[in-house]
Amino acid sequence: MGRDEFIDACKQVGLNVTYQRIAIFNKLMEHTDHPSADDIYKEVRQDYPTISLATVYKTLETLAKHDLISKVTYLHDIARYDGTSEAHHHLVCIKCKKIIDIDSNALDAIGIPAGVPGNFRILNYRVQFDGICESCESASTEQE
Amino acid sequence: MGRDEFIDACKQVGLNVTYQRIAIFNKLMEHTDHPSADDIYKEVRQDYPTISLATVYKTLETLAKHDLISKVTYLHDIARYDGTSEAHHHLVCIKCKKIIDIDSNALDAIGIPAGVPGNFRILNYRVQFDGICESCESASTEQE
DNA sequence: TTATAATTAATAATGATTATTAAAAAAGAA
DNA sequence: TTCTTTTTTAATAATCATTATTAATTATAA
Repeated sequence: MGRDEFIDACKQVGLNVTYQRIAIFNKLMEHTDHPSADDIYKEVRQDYPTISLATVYKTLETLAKHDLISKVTYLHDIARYDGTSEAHHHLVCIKCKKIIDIDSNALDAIGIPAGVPGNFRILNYRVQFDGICESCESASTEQE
Repeated sequence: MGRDEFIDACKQVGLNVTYQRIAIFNKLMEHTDHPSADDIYKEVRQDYPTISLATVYKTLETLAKHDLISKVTYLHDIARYDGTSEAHHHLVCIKCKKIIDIDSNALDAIGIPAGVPGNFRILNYRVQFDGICESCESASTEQE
């Protein structure tokens, strides 16, 4: 998404188009390496020295909430442990952050596809399915 | 892994077998929902009121380091953002935590396999490949 | 313009995690 | 066993990412 598209997208979701939002979005788009809020802050501050780190955090979360960008590590707030050390696959509820194991031969058989750089030694992989669990689903339909 | 296997495994990796380690491991194994350190702490404290939260953290990290258990959310320390909101796949360096996008039609075509509970509304999925990137690889071979 | 709502900047507060350190427990040697 | 050394634990302080607060600023609507 380019700058103009971003501006349109902000308007569509009802966000005011501010200099800060554009600057933060632009810096994020310049990256291919999935930066942290602090990374973005340090860069944006070059052009805009009075911006606050809290603004960067808030803006990134706001943009993610409206699906203009995304958070790669949305389960990052608390460390979660697993009794087994073997790589396997998970179902994650995006509402309550419940994590459920998936046992699937089909997923174990994926292997390493084309499109994966060769200069990277891959140790294992895991598939994460994001969705809404039964109890969160029924909790939300009760509201209607 | 059961209790006895755990004790053997500790010995194999050179960790002393302590009451605390057994208690923490047992509680973790009772869970299917991938608890946090604090969850484990609250439960272990029922049986062992003098245990410290820091001990639980340290023990979980120690066990994970020796591959007796694992951390589901090992990228959890800092939130990382992505300029696009479309689900896609990633390569993650387990050393420097670099995240690289993978564009793969094969991965996009996986779909939802058998083994995934039906009472869960899946919104999307992503495959994460864990490994060692080129620069971390060459940095470690320099040591030899 | 004027009023109202949204956003920002600065800073304080929170909360998860880690570091520190002294005491306790375990392991090894005599 | 007893002494010595190393590892582990408990308690607590410190750190650091993130969020909340609040007053000032900016944008929008009337």
